[in-house]
Amino acid sequence: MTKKDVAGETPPPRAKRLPRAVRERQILDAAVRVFSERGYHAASMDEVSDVAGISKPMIYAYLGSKEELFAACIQREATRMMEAIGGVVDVHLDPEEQLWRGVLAFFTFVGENRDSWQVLHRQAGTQGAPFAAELAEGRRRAIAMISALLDRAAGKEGVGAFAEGQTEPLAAALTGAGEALAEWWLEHPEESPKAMARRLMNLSWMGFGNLVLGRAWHPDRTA
Amino acid sequence: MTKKDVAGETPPPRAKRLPRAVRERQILDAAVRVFSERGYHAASMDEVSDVAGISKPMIYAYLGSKEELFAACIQREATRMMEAIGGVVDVHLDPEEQLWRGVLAFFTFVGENRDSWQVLHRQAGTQGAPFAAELAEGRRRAIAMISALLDRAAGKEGVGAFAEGQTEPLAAALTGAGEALAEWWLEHPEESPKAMARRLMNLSWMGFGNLVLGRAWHPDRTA
DNA sequence: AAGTAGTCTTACTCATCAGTAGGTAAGCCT
DNA sequence: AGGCTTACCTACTGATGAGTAAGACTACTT
Repeated sequence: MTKKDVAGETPPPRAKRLPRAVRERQILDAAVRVFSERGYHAASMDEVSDVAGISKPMIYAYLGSKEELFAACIQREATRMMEAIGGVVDVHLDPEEQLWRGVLAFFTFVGENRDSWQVLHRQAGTQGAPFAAELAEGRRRAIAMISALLDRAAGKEGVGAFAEGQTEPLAAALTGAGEALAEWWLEHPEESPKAMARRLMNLSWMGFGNLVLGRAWHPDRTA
Repeated sequence: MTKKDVAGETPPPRAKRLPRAVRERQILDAAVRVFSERGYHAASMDEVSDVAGISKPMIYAYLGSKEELFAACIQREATRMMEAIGGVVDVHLDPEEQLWRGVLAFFTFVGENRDSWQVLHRQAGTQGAPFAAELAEGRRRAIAMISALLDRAAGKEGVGAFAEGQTEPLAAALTGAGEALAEWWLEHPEESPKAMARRLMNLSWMGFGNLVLGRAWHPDRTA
């Protein structure tokens, strides 16, 4: 046995004749686990069915093909995450406070849902068109959200000029930094979500803070 | 034909009886292309052999198994990239100047080697242990390099305190931001490497700049 | 009790590759 | 010329894994 058994802990209780909705949840839970562990291609439907404690044809009956199953995973997890973050952001608040809350919610979610995170971050991005599209859509929404926030921050400070068409790449960079920090976190699990969030704020906000005030960095400024 | 043909432009000239070293280069070139296009698992050795204009057994004879071939790709491209960046960084320079040069070299390399970048960034990270290790090693070196640079920057400003054990995650975040910007760049190819590099500097250095001066962001600072 | 709708299984088919066996032929030495 | 090495090929094997056919069991109707 070269491959580790993904199940192991929870030997499928093989409960009988459960309603469809319940089975679908079980299947999705299993699929997220297996996909996150093995990656899309290396994951087999047989293993998903094993972990879910159900036979393979049921998966095809309920969720369709492997592609459709994976897409369903992405969508469910992306929605869960966006809801977790969206839930704490209040448009009437200070942009800085909003960013802090969002970032904190992000790290809290990742800390509590490693598998979801793996599926979204590592797997979805690297597979063919259908998922990349699905994922890109979610990321685009996140970036748009942050980008709008930065625009508002810039506007509030009365220095909106720098921002025209510039906040989007910066928002992209910020999400990238967040993803990288989440990655780093996997190897330093002793850190709290709050500590991680603070790191990202220090990197980004103190940087953005200066940009917002019109203090930009440029090449030939060097001493 | 559902799959796009990865070759297409360059119909393999089928030159005959070339020396081994040349063939190996051709095979690696083809492999990088196919892996970057399809991803590790979806790429088939048959397609690599097609694109390389050589038969499959030659690949096995020269480069070994599929895993070994992929590992060889990663190593070659990672080395090329590290050399491109390392070549412009001079330890005697100002940290800020060093960072600027490194960042610029990074975007220049990515701009000129999209395929290499795809293989390194998207594919290598998501496959099993052997490659993740190979890749993590490269990334670790990059992060260590940046981390050391930040330490020096902090020391130079006489505010080394904040930096103890703190620069590594920040360096990780910086590389993540760089990767995300490179990704964003793929959809906005009209941007110059210099413009991309400046974006990253604005985000990171202006942020780091404050940190270095002991001006850190913290949660309950909010207005 | 008999129909029927929904749950669930075993046991296949069939395509796709990784990897190889066993060979041909071209250049390069004497 | 004849041998020897290296480049190169066609044509297989064997495993894995997506997807399905065909039916069995259960429980809820009427």
